[in-house]
Amino acid sequence: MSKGLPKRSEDYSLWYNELVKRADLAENSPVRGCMVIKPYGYSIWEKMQAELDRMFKETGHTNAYFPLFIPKSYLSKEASHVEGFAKECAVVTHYRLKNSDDGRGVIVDPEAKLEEELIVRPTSETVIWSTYKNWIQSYRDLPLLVNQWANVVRWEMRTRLFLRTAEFLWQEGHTAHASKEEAIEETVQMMNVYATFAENFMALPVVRGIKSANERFAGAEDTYCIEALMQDGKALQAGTSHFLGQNFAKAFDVKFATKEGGLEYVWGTSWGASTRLMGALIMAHSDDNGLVLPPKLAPIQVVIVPIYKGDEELERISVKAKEIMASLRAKGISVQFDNRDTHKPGWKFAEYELKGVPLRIAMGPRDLENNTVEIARRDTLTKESVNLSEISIDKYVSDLLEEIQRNIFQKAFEFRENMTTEADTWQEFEDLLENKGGFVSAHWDGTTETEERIKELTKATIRCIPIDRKEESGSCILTGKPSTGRVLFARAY
RNA sequence: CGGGGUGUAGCGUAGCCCGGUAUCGCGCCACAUUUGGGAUGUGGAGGUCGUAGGUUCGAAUCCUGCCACCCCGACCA
Repeated sequence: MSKGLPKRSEDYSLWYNELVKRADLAENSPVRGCMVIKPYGYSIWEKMQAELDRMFKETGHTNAYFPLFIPKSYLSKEASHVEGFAKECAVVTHYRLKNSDDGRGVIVDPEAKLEEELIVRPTSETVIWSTYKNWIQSYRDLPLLVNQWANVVRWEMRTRLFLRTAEFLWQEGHTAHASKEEAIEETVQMMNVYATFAENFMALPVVRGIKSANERFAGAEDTYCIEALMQDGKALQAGTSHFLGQNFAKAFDVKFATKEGGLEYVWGTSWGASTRLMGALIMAHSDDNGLVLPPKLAPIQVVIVPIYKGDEELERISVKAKEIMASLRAKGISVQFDNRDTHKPGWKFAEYELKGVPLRIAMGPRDLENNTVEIARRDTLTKESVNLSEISIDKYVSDLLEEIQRNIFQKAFEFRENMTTEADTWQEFEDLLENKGGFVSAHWDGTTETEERIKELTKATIRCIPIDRKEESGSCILTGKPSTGRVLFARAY
């Protein structure tokens, strides 16, 4: 383990890449564009999964699993859907290998060509809707509220750990409804679930909004999203929820008998959040010393580091440490007592800071004597000595963890507020994007042409049309044409 | 996929222009002294120099193909 992380101010993306590796979150794999998620990183993902899964169940969804492979013909049944994904699909063409003639390895057996090629799912709408056709006959079968946890593959050119990998893990919810209103309600509900999760668990403030036509999911009528801002001023889409209209129902002929005896196409939604959330989590809070994790997602919330000379002293400290550990655990706090003799305390301090453990409790002979412990916060990097006879440690720690959770959110929130700026002239707009970054709130004439032109000129895209934006007449930042409200622009991941 | 760069021990590197089998630091192993912010000393292990060819008496070094990674463009959760 070498010392020192690159500085964010000097090279943000180098800092990110190094942090992901050094903090043991993930590493590159032998397969291009794919990553190995290491145990520590995966623990964080598991915590995210657990909470999201709970929220999905709470809103009436159940989990199921659909196949990894999609027949090629399925993908092309919904026109804009294929168009959106065709360029990044992995295709299975054969089902067998054989020994090569020179005996030096195996080759694809040309005899074993698949009659219909299979696509490795880039998303599952098509298989799922082809299945829903059989599941749905009547209004009594609706709504159908299904989620799946899965991996998907999108053959990306440029990849980055967690932010954009060829294979990634995610969940995709797919629901079917009897009415348009209900489907839209579902879409909005799931966007809100994501927003609540991001804010309450990831301590990540997000903007809820609707995507412009340009940024919309391939095959959707409307895409709702949550957008977050990273410390380098770039935006990151943290979750999306799509109102699919009747597009997939029509493509896969999914109709239901209405109460009134009619036959109608069902209304669909789909929504997803991926391991990209890990990237958002890392980039939103961490600093030059390493990861900063919100307590609610930290695999280890508290680490106890003993400081001692000799076995006898370690023994005495251990007794006390184990007492504390037991009382914290009783309160549902995850604690680790690091009594390894192979590393010195200073080394451990640096290590746990790198890994973002929210609280560190250090105990040495002096503490033993005074009945104190030293408590260090990861978020503020401050330390204090507390007297165990004056406080109850479990309450003290759990309050502090809550305080850290709040503080991390607050810091990110203030950052975003400071980094969201209104622009009313083109010059201001360009200047903000170039020199300040963050969200730029500006008027837009609503056309795709203008959006694309702005993207060409500034590399900024419309992140979303905020749900809660106020009606305000103005004129488009580029064309000067009339507009009824501001949208958020930013350069994005 | 286009333009640029890099690839040498687990990690980071020197050597490459000017061919002669590889430098240094971290890490690793052993022992000793250490332990309140990444300890110190001594000894030791570890490399077909990304890969496949070519040139040469001889290639980390020169040439060609391929692969991977990084930066910049086009695409995306």
